[in-house]
Amino acid sequence: MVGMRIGDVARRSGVSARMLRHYESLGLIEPTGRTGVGYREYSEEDIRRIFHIESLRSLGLSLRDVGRALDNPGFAPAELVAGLVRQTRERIARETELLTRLQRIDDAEPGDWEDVLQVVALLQALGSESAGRRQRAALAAAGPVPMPVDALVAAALSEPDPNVAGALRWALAQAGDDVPRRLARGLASEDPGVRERAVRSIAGISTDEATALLRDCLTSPDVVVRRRAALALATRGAALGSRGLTDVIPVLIDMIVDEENDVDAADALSALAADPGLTEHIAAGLVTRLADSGAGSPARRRLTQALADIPGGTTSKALAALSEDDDRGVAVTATYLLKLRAD
Amino acid sequence: MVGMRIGDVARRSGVSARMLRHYESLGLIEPTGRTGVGYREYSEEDIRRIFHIESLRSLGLSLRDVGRALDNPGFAPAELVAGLVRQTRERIARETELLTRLQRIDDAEPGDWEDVLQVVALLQALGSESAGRRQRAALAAAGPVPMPVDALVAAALSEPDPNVAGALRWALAQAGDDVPRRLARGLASEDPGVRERAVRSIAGISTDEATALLRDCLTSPDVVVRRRAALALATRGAALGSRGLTDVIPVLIDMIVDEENDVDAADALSALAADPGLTEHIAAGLVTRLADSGAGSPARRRLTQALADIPGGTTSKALAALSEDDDRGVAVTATYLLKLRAD
DNA sequence: TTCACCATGACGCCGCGTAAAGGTCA
DNA sequence: ATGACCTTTACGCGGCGTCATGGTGA
Repeated sequence: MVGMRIGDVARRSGVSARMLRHYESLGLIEPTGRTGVGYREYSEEDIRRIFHIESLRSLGLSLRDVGRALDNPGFAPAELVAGLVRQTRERIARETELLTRLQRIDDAEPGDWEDVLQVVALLQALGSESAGRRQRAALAAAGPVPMPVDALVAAALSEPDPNVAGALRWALAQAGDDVPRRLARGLASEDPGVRERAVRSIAGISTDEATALLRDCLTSPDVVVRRRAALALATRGAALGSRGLTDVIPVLIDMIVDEENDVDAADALSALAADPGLTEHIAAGLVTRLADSGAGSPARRRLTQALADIPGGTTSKALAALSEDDDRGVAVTATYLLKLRAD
Repeated sequence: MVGMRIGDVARRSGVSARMLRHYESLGLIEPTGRTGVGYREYSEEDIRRIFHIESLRSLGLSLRDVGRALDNPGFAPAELVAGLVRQTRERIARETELLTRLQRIDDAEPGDWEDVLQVVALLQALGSESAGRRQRAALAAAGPVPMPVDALVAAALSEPDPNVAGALRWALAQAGDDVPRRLARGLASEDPGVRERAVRSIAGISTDEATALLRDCLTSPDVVVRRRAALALATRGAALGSRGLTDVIPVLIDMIVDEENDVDAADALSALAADPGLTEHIAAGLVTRLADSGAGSPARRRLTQALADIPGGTTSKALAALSEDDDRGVAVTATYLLKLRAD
């Protein structure tokens, strides 16, 4: 075999004849010989060189860099490769970000390009640094804009500003059906802040699905999640019935003991106590906790206060007993509350 | 404000004057007016249009597509957006693959571009469809080639062909120091095949680190992993001492009972029994298991056979008892073995 | 003669930066 | 008069495909 012509080489190497000539014009290869009439003749050595070029190109080197790499023996690869790694990472990051944006556009099911533009603007505003812009975007999202639900969910799960977060929760409450399911994924986040925002957002939705999720939250290992869920469930009592609410009561009582949103918790308990099926249960729970709390602890006074709003015999008896409590504050409070009840 | 000139617009929109003129030449915008001397004058409406163009461009639309989208009201976005999503995904996949290749090149710490070319060729061959090419690559990797250890590890963890897998394990055994640690990640894989290949590869390495990992494998929930580790540990007995080997014994006995590599397991036990600190322990283990095994089960015969190779008094006594076993096969075997021992 | 192949040279694509050569405004 | 603007026209980059025009070989 004297030498291959350019077509053979193109077929064997997968590099088009056009590119073989182009490589030559850049000085990357030079066929070993030419026939009498000027046809290029490539040797096996040339073929190897071509494969080397293709190898380096497959790493993303430009043709210029391939030339430098193959010609200068002193040209060390370490830095160039490190640079390629960095650039590739950056490209992947950019493309990934683009992909989520595109998916959210798709998610919003825009009817025309006007819709697309609105969604893009919305996404941009939701990702803005300025709380004001985020706020306006959240309010707009509650309107008749085609809405990328996932983007709203993501925003609600990561929004630090309480006002904006409120607007986002409201927007989510107006939005489609499987919002609760998407929010629920935030409950499993590693970030406690995300978990709290997830439960608060679910609490803002009043569908049965949201209620069911909140009930699941009562067994969460995250105390913040449990308590948020309990408060939310208490306010939708009517829809649940006494049976579904018994699990809420101990969580609310814990909140009073730990002085975490204790006022809200006490209000919630008093509201629940309007349900005759729960009154005695709640009163008994509070009384038990009073007995368990260490003498002189401030928790006992808060529990006593909470008891005041619970009707029924158990409460009256407990208050009577407490009016002679060792803790002076508790005794005074109980006495006072008893007097109020007598009127 | 009568109208902004191109420089103002460029500053406000972030689009260079050059591109504003380019957009115009493509028919994307047309400034509302011109001054007497021909300066472009942009209206607020024009500005909005420019932002719209930029919005669509930010999604990856070509300038041509932007034009189509903004001009034809009937041009629905759904398909185009879906296409962009697909293309973006493909690009990310390609870039990701490139990134791992680059990282592996980097990992091999090539001194010059010759090294890089060798590594590229090696990676290509390791990823080849042809088992023959993979085999040759694995053999080459054991040589003086600059080696991307991660690539070898990945190949060893996913190699279906047993011959190639063997060559890869051998190459890994010659390779750098933290190979065992990298292989160990395969132990946590979801794929049982990967787990098995991981433990077999670790078993091919005789450093202390590998031995320690194998010892951890004895408590793996994956029975295949446990057994592979036990076999491997048994053959490196000397380095471990009696204390480190006691955990191996029950695993090997299980293998005999379950007829999984039972011959290898029995050989391993007999080799271990050469250690006087283990002899009685092994014999006792086998005898206990014999007692536990249901009468007439084939496992009893295999256990009896295994017992034959264990020296010491416990074995002799056990064989004597077994020679009157209810199971005819067991009794015959035991009698025969006893006779052999007597010689 | 036909057909497959070779040669060189040139244009287009896409999204821009940059520059040249000249006019306008405060 | 200076300097900051504006105008149009054109080239270059990178990595090719493609086409035109003409010659070669079996």
